[in-house]
Amino acid sequence: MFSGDPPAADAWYETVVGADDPRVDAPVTLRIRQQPDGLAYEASEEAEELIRSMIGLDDPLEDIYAAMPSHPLITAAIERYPGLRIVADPPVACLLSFICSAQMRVARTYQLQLQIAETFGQSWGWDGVQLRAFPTAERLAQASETELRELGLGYRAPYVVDSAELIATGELHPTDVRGLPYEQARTELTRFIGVGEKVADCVLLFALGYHEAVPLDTWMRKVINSYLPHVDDGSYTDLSAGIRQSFGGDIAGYTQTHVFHLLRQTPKQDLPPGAS
DNA sequence: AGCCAGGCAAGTG
DNA sequence: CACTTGCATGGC
Repeated sequence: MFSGDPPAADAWYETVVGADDPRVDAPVTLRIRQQPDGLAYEASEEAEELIRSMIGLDDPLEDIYAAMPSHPLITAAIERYPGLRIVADPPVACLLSFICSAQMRVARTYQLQLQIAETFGQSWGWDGVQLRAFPTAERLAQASETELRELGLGYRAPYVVDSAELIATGELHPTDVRGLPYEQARTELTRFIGVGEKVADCVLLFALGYHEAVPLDTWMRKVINSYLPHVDDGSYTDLSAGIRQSFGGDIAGYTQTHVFHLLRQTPKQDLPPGAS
């Protein structure tokens, strides 16, 4: 764990899913956590279905694990994080958040989201708790680059404003790509400002249900170099196709997320030995 | 004091 | 298309 990281699975995670999310008509405030005897949640509305959808509870984990290749690193990741799911985040918040994540540490990106919500998001009170939703695209499109730089976004500030504007004007929306073939959907998402192929992969995987997506960040590139030297290292497109093949095709994103967490939370000497 | 972080846009060849 | 450079900021 790192200082500033999001709450652990056994701590309460609190959030507001806004009315700009296709799954709800009005904002739903909820908190959720893992307990020894199962999942616990409290919500401002009936939210069983929403939560199941948001945390991938109905994904067929046994089939998914069965489809993962038997590689020492993958096996170790499954044993370490059995039950880990891919979330289905609200698409707009996911897109704008991952724009902020470029060349930034996970913990700091998470803290930035809290600040963006605190500064621009709508406040929702529920059960003695006051929470702020991630702001709508309309609100962020009205923010100034300077305001966002003051939060520490650096050069990403104009990217967020410009992409929020694309959404707010109706010119382009992350959910527009639903139904497109994977690589076509990825290319389409790069029309957003500040969205390259890596961030596009994150949105496809963590918001739009493309479980074959494998975001090629610095961690996954290390994995390829250390454990999968046979994967063709050319363009992002080629490397992406190679690692998706090596990680189980349709469910490669599930493999990626298990491996990603194993790498981030395991001292190097405790990882399986590399190939080369 | 560098080096790096869930990269991207813009410019050049 | 492939490759290079500049870019904000904070933690170690």
